[in-house]
Amino acid sequence: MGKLDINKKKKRDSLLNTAFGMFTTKGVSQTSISEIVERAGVAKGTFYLYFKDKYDIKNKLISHKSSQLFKNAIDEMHKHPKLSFQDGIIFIIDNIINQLNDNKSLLTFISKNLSWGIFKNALTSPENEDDYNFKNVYETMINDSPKKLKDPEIMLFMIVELVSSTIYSAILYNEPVKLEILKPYLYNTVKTIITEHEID
Amino acid sequence: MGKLDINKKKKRDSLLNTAFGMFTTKGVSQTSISEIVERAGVAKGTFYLYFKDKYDIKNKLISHKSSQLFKNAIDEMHKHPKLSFQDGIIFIIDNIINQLNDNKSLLTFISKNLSWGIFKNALTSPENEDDYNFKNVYETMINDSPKKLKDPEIMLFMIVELVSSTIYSAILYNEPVKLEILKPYLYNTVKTIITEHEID
Amino acid sequence: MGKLDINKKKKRDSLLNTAFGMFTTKGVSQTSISEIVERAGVAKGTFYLYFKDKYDIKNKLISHKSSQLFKNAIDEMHKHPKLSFQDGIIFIIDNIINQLNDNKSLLTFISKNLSWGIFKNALTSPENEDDYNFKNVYETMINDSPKKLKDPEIMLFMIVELVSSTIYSAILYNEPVKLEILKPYLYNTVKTIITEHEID
Amino acid sequence: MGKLDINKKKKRDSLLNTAFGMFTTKGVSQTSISEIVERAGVAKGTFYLYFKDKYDIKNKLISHKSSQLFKNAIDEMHKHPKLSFQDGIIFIIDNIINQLNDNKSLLTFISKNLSWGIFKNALTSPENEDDYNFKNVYETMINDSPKKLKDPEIMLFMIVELVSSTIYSAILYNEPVKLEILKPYLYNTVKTIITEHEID
DNA sequence: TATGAATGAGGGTTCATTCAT
DNA sequence: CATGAATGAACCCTCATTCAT
Repeated sequence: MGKLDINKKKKRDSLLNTAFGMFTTKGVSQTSISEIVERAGVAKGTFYLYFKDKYDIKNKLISHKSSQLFKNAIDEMHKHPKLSFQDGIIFIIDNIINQLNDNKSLLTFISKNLSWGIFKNALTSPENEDDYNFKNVYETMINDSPKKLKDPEIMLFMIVELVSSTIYSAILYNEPVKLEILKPYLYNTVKTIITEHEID
Repeated sequence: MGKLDINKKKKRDSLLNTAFGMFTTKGVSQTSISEIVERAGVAKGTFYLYFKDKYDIKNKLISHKSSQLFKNAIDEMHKHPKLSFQDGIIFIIDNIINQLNDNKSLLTFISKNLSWGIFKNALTSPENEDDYNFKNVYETMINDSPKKLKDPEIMLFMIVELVSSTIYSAILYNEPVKLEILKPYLYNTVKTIITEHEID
Repeated sequence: MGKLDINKKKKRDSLLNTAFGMFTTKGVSQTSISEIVERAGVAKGTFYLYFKDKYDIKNKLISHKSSQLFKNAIDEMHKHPKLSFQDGIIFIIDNIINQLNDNKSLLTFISKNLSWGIFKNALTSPENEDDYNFKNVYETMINDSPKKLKDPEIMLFMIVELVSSTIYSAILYNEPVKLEILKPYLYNTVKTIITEHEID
Repeated sequence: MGKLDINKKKKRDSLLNTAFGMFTTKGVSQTSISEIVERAGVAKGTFYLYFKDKYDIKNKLISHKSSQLFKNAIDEMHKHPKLSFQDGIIFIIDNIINQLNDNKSLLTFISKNLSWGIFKNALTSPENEDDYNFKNVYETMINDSPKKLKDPEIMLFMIVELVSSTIYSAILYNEPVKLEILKPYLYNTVKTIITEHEID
């Protein structure tokens, strides 16, 4: 990679990082491109060399950040082989929840902007070369399990939606209860959902 | 109510109705106050006599509209006495889901702007005199049931979050499956959540 | 006219006058709305209360200014009754040429932006109440003349185009000769054009 | 011409051709240098190696294209020797009008950007080696004619201005009449102008 | 000669809010 | 109470031009 390419990546990264910082602090709609470039220390025109508009950079961030959450969780899970399918799922969920609990601004950003569509896309067609294809991991986990599953996609969908919408309120506002209290209820429910989808 | 008061209410209602129409059609951020007042047929300044800003009118609409969803559902439920607690909850959920399925723009509007905080507030401190206090209804249902519940608020929270986040994607995008297919899975899960919270 | 209406007219007129000054000095494309409002002493938003964009104000100015040229010329002509048709036309042309010779910036502005379409429209559908309908004047002149004309519109078109395109260069650049030298040739040619269109 | 020189000429020609295409299609002010270089397949900086700015390339195009119009007309005229002076002028005019009628975008481009100054310059100091010096041709025509002319430059000026301004409107908008109807009137007037300038 | 990433001034336009009427 | 003309900050985006490579 030449000196020029390195410089290009620097600018682009600076914009991404700055935008992420502002999106998580002030929200997407309250963040202007003017402010992003100012804080990133690049000229206004430079923004448009790399991104089409604010929503382009937002989507690229969402995809990348949620991919990374899963990547971290899966990397960690692989250090504990021999987990059952159910325990594997719970492990991943717990790991991601903990990451988000430690990074509340990331939680806000993702919750407010994630839809099942973007999410699925992010996990199956990672943009960045070091992102994972979670779908493959999920399928491997299912195949490695002795028990078979009915409608694994619906199951995943219900789990993802249940988890993401409940933890948002618990982590950020301790509503209706704080996270540590919610967790056992939540994992219990997740396990029930999985059990229901298992074919004997 | 004097003639003047009636006229006042007229302007305010006109603003509310117009704003609701535009919020559901074009989204909140794409709707300007200028456009609301123009279509409502009142002067710009008049808006500020009744609402602080765009977000004030938005929140008032959210509260009112979600209260009405529950009111409709509960009114309908009362026509079927003798429902068990579990069946009552499912009845309400199903009724609300059907209302939203018939009114997709309302679904979009509410989903994009509802938080557990606003929601709880809307159901316990109804703004409008003909809105209900759902909390009372819920407690009555619990008390009327022979079985006792552990942590009914957490349970309600989990149910509300699960339902609201899953149906959004199913109704609007048929993702991961369309509503009719999702429903049995969803109601099954809801029943499991309730069962888990029952004290023997 | 109320105080408010007077104030409104003041703002609008201020914008028109300022824009005219800048269009004639720097040309339309080199003039920005930002600069117009700044010099007119009004806020940027005010511009958009009265005009759609720069081309809206430009066309309104062109129409009005060319109407006024004709109005002045015709008013002056009416002080000399008994002129023959040919002499009347020459009188009007000469008067307008002199007005433009005295106001070179107006000449530049009109020449660069006038098309036969806009011109015809300006003279037949005056925007301003004190502008004239030149078409009526022209027809009256024709009817009052003992000689009849073949294709009076084509004739007028040729005269207008010949005169307007030649004087531009003569007045502003003395090219190919200065105005006073061009005039006799020009009027001679105009008279010939008229003569050619007369029916014996 | 070396290989390098040929390559140089290629880039320059590519820029000229692309610019011409865009100027005639979208107009000068709507065409950006960025777009020209992109379509021409050269780098941004390269543009500035050959042209000062957009107006430089525009003027060079105007000169060249109007020279070519005359060159074509004169070449064609030379195939018909023995034409009288008057008929020769009419022949050239008619030929150029027909070229422009067949190429309306060229007409628009030239009309909107031609001034007598640029025009005279283009015809007397051709930039390109294969362009003509029309002035010489004109003078030869005059000298070959038995009749002598008074003020031939003014005469030419009047003819050029009359023709160019009238055909623009007739060809593009059929205003006030379409070209074929205008032609006889126009050529009649041109002949009258010439006759008037002849010295008996 | 040739490149094209970077610049940043400047463009047009919108709109929440105010306040004299 | 009601009006709506006026404001002007802030927005997004374009583009001619430069300069290190």
